[in-house]
Amino acid sequence: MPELPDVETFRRYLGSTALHKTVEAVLALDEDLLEDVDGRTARRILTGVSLDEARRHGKRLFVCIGDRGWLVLHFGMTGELAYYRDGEPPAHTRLLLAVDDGYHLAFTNQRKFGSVSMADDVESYVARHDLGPDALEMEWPEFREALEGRRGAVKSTLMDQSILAGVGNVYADETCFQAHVRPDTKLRRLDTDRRRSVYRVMRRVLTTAIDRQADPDALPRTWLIGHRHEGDACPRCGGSVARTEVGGRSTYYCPDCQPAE
DNA sequence: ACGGATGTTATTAA
DNA sequence: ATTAATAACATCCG
Repeated sequence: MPELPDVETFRRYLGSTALHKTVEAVLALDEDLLEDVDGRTARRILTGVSLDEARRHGKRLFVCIGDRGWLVLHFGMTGELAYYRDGEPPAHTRLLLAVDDGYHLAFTNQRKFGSVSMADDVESYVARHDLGPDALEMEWPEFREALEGRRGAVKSTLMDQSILAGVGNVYADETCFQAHVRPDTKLRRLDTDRRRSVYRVMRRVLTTAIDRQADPDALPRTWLIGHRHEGDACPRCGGSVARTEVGGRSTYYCPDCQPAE
């Protein structure tokens, strides 16, 4: 689930909940997900901090903790945030912060593909993890240059976090669908106009998804999302959705709306 | 019961 | 040297 629009939704959620609160205690910390620091250090760093600012780069959420740097949350395939007052923590809570209004902020991660880490600043984290520019921060010329010389499939390139950060499997398929490009099309087969079309569609897909809070039920019915099953009716032409693999990932597309090059 | 699953990364291949 | 493809990671769901 958590691709750029989902993480942006988490960022805004954090902004209306725990942001500007003070962490009174770290109630749980799953060290399996911790990177860069050990558990004892992380607890010490986080206790007593105020959550000053929330930023996003690609699929990562950065929370500024004053002069102690940044808390970095990576959601992996199954991460979520939950803010609640009473009761048990949600299932698979990996980090649980008690804040000074009596609420709790839980970071859950069912499949442990996510991570919790600390960074001195956003830029150093981004560099250390070899992340490209955020997909929504890229202007067309930067996007065009980033794709220059690429030979792989258009979908694989969109998903390559070192080229641009934020697009995952689902939104890569959605972008290809709305751009009428088959996901396995080699980039060298796309001229500048087609690349610009992919760029514009990608932006529209991501911003629209953010507007709908990345809620699959709130996304337009004309989108491929919600029809990610072989044989589903294409929401555009009524044809049959096909499944294949591109770069080892499940890929859905409409053979009629996305003709082979 | 087994195959898949929206993530990244290390390794291998080209 | 770059770039691309593959396997592996942990766990749950259908």
